[in-house]
Amino acid sequence: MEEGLISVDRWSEPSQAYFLSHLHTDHTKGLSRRWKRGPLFCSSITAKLLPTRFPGFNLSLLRVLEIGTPHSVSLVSPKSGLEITVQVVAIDANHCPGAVMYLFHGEFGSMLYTGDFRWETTSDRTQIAKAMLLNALGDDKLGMLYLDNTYCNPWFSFPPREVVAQQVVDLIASHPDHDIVIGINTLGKEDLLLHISRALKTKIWVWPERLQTMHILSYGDIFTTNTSITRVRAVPRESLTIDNLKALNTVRPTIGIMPSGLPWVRPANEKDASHGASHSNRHKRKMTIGGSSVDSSKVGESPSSPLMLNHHVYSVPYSDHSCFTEIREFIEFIRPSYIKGIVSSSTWYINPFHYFGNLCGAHKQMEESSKNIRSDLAENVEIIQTESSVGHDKFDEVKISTKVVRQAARKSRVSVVRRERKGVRITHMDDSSRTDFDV
DNA sequence: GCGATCAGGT
DNA sequence: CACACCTGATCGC
Repeated sequence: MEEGLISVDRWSEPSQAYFLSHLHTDHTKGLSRRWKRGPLFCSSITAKLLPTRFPGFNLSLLRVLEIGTPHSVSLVSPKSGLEITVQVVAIDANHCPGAVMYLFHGEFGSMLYTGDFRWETTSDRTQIAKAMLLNALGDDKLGMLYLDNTYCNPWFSFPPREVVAQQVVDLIASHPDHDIVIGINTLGKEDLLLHISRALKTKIWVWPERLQTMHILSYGDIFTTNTSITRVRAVPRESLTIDNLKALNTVRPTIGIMPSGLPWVRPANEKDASHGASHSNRHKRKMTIGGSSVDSSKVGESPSSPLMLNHHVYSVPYSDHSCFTEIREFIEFIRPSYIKGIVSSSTWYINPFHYFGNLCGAHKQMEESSKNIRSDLAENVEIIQTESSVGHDKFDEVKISTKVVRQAARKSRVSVVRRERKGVRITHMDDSSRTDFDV
């Protein structure tokens, strides 16, 4: 078996050093409590949280990287047997607690793996990350950028999380007699809950395992597992179903709030905004103004109004991934030679190079390898988008695009990979012109 | 019985 | 759709 050098968010093949960007399960597939393949580098918060996910994990394998501080890792070239040094810097990814990007320098040049990240230029944390990236890059030009391209499509547009957090506060305040349930995952959205807690001067209920996580993050006194002292509860997102909300409402008036970037697909063209929204019969849009709720299609589009999914559940565009314009700003700042998306399981995957190739140094780059059918699909999706750019509902476009994706998949005898592994692995670098980056 | 992987669900 | 999960079946050890 081929010996690898370093792996990022990849755990199934041998390497000499392993890097974990954050503790969401789609980045830890293959990692287990019995891990013994090699040293695992991560941020200090991730290191503190890791034993809760993997009890009994061999802590002597953990290597904590301080944010912004360069660290040298000595490795042995699998081919030549010579010692080689790789420099790595962890940078705050502003995604979930402990999440970092990794910037590597080596004989292969430089590469940046963003993990999942949010690039809110209005946020202090992003400004600090920006300064650290500049500092770590020095005069070097970035070679390969492995990018969180989750929302790398102009359809995706949402405001900074601070803005949305205040909307959630307003939404809760406009329902003074309601219980509130907010759908969250095992890690992430803590800042939203802290904002709510501060603004409304209330503790927030979480389930017991989540309270343990909050304690590790030093938020212990804001959260509780006692239902009787607060009307605001954060619950596992999968439990926030219409049926559950109906059941809860037989006991006490309750609204659900779903923080997510996902339903917030918007036309790239602002002129189409109200058109697209009013044509959508899948969702009703509501805005709360002074405590009374009005249909926003009558008062014009706010780019950030809570979206009413049904009688009891609101969706708010609180996203831990960068939206399209933020991705663009990030790439304009970083100016890499090459880009590859690390999220490719999505049926609406678009090769980031499609939109941002002109911002890259190496112009004729990488047409994605033909074995990756999703890059072909991206082309199809784009064609549909331009063909139907006049007078069509964007939600229909999404459906058509998906259909095209499926058809293309069927035609090409290649099955669409449902579970796409994330992460990258560098297999060798003795010859810098032929370094293999395995995505 | 455990881990890894996969199919299927929200 | 699938953000980031979860459950349950199957296979190999």
